[in-house]
Amino acid sequence: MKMSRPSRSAAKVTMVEVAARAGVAISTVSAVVNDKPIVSESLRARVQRVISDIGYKRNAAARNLKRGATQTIGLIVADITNPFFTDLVAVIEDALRESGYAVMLCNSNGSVETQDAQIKLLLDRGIDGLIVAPACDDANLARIVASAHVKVVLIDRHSSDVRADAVVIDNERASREATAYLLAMGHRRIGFISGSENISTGRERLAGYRAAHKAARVRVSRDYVRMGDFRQQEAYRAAMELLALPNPPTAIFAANNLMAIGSMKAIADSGLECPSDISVACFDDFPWADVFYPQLTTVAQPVTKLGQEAARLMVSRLSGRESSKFKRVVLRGRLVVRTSCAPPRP
Amino acid sequence: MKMSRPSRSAAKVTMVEVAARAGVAISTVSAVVNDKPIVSESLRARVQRVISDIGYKRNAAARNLKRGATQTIGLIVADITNPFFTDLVAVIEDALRESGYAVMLCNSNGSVETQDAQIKLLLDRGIDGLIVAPACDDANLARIVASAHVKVVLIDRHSSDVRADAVVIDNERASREATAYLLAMGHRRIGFISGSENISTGRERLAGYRAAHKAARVRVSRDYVRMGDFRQQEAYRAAMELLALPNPPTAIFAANNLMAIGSMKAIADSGLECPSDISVACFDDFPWADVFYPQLTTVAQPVTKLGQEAARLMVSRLSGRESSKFKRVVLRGRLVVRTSCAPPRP
DNA sequence: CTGAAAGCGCTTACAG
DNA sequence: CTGAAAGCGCTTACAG
Repeated sequence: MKMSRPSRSAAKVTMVEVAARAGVAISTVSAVVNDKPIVSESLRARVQRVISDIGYKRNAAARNLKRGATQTIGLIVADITNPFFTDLVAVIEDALRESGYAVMLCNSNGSVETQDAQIKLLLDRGIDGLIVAPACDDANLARIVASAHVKVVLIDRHSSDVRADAVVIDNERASREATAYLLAMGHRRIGFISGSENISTGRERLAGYRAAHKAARVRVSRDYVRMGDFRQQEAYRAAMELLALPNPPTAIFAANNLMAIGSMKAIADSGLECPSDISVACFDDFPWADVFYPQLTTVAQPVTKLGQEAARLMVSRLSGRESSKFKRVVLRGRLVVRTSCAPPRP
Repeated sequence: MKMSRPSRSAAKVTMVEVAARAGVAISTVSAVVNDKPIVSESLRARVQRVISDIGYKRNAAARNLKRGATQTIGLIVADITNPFFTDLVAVIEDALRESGYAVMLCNSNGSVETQDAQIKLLLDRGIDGLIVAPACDDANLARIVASAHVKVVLIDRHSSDVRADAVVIDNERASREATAYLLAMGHRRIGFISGSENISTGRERLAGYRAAHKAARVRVSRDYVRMGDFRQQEAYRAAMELLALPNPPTAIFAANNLMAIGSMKAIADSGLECPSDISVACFDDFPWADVFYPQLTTVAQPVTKLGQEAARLMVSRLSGRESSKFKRVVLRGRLVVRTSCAPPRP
C-alpha cells in the first residue's frame, strides 16, 4: 500500500535506508540519531555521513508514537496583544526551549469558548503539558484538566476549581500599595476600572483597592468602581462614565495596562490633562510606559520570574521530580512611580 | 513490552478498547472519530457513547505517522514584542485555525542563529508548513527551505534567495509617500533611522526615503541616515547622534514603530519637544499610537490582509491547489497623519 | 456498511 | 557494541 503524499516534493528517507546504506542495523542508526554513547566513534561517523548525504530527517510522529510523549507544551494566553503577555510568552518559550520543549502558542482572546476549543485542539495535536493564563474561571477548564493526560500550570491567574500548579503575584497586596500611594498623595476620589470579576486578578486587584481605602478610612463610593474587561475599549467607556460623574474622581487606577490606555484616551477626548487635571496609575508595566507624556505610573510584575517559574514547574512535573501536591507560587509586584500621578487640585 | 509512562496518571485508552466495548471493528471506530459518512446513525451513536464513557482520545502521533502530515504550521517572527508582529500572529493563527491547522509560534528575536535553531526544532517536531518573517537575509534559511519537505511562505520580509511565496507591502512606495509628506511640510533636514540593510524592509524603506528626496530635488546628507536594527535601544542611540549634529534634523523618520519610540525617548531626554522642536514619523501603526502625546504619525500596514493572505497561500499550497510558481503578494501601506509632525521652525 | 490485516517509521528489550 | 524483531495506535485498501 502506498499513500499519496501530494504535498511532499522530495522522497522521504527512513532509518531503514540509512541503515542499509551504512551497512548497519537500524538500532545502530537510532542510537546515533539519539546521541546514545554506545556506538563506536568510527561507526558513528560513518552513519552520520550517510545521514547528511541522503538528507535523512527523523520522523517526529513515529518517535512520538513510540515514546508516548511529544516534547511539546501548549501555551494559552488571554490576550496576545497585551505587552505583559507578550513578554511572558517570550520568557516561557526561551525557558522551555532550553529544556528541550517546543511551544504551541494560542491566544484565547479572552473568550472561554475559544480557550476551550484551543485546549481541545492542543490535546488533539498531542502535547505533554499545558500552561494557561485562563480567560476566566471556567468549569470546563477544570473538567478538561482533570480528564486529560497532561500536566497543567496556571499562570498570572489562578482558579481554585482547577487542580493544577499556579504561578501568580500577590495582586491584592500590590493593588493595595498602589492605591495607598494615591491616597497618600491626597486623592480621596479614586476611580477604579476593574478587570472581570470572573478572573482572579480582577477580584484581587479590586479587593486591594478596597482594602487600602479601608485602612485609610476613606469610604469608596460605588460610583467610582467600574467593571471593565482588561481591554482598551470597555475601559474607555468606563472612564468616560467616571469623568461624567457630578463629582468626578481626581485619579483613576486601572486594573491593567490596556485599560489605562483606554482611560488616557478618554481623558484626552474629554479635554482634560493628565496628571494636572486627573492622575492615572495601572497594573502591568510595558516597555514604552515611560516614553510618551505622561509617563505612566504602574505596578510592574516580575515577568521574567513568573515565566521562568512556570516553565520550571512544568519541566519538573513532566520529569516526575515534583511531589504530587499542587503548588501555588506567589511573587511580588513593584510600584514604578513616574509622572502620571500628582496631588489633586486644592 | 511495556514502556514506562511515569508522567501519565490515567490509563491510556485506544481504539481497540473502544471497538471491543462497542462490539464493532476498529475501522468503524476510526470512521466515527473521523466523521466519515459511511456509518449508520445507530452504530455511530453507540460508538460515540463508548468513546465519551471511557474517555477515549485519538492519539495524534499515530495519526500523524499514518497520514504523513501533522496539520500543524510553524510560524517564526522576528520580534514578538513588536505590536506589528503581535497583531500579525493573531491574524495568522485565526485564519489557520479556521482551516484546521494548529500553529507553533517561535520568536527569533532578530537572531539568525536562533531562527535557524527554531526551524530545526520545528522540522524535528513535524510541521506541514512554515511561515517566516525572517530575521535577516539568510543563506541558511534558503538552504533549509530547499531541503526540507515543507511549504514555506515569507511574510513582511522577502528574500530573493529563498524560493518561497512571500506576502509583503510596497515598502519603498510607502516610505516615499511618508517622506514626501514631511518634505511638503517644509522639512529639508530629515533624519532617517533605518532598519538593518540585511532585511528587505530595511533596504526598501531607506530607498523610498532617498527617492522622495530625489524627486523633491533635496540632497540627503549622509549624516542624516543612521543604521538601526528595528529596536528601541539602538534607535535611541541613533537619534541621540542625530540630535547632537551641528545642524540637526528638523524631523526624524524611523523605519519602524519601536525605533520611533526610541527616538521619542531621545528627544525627551534631550529636553526637546515633539512636534514643536522636531517632528517624528514612523513605519507600523500600533493600537495606542494615538493615545499619548504626541500622537504618532505612522505608515500603517494592512496587517489583517497580510496575515490572511499568508495563511491562504499556505493552505492552498498544502492542498496542492496552487501552481508551482512562487508568488509574491504585494499590498499597500497607508499614511496615518496624526499630531507628531509639524512644519519646521522658520 | 463491516471486519481482518498491513504498515506508517520509529524505539527498545533482548539475545548474541 | 550489534542485529533481528516486536509493537506504539492509528488509517485505509480490500474482501465480504
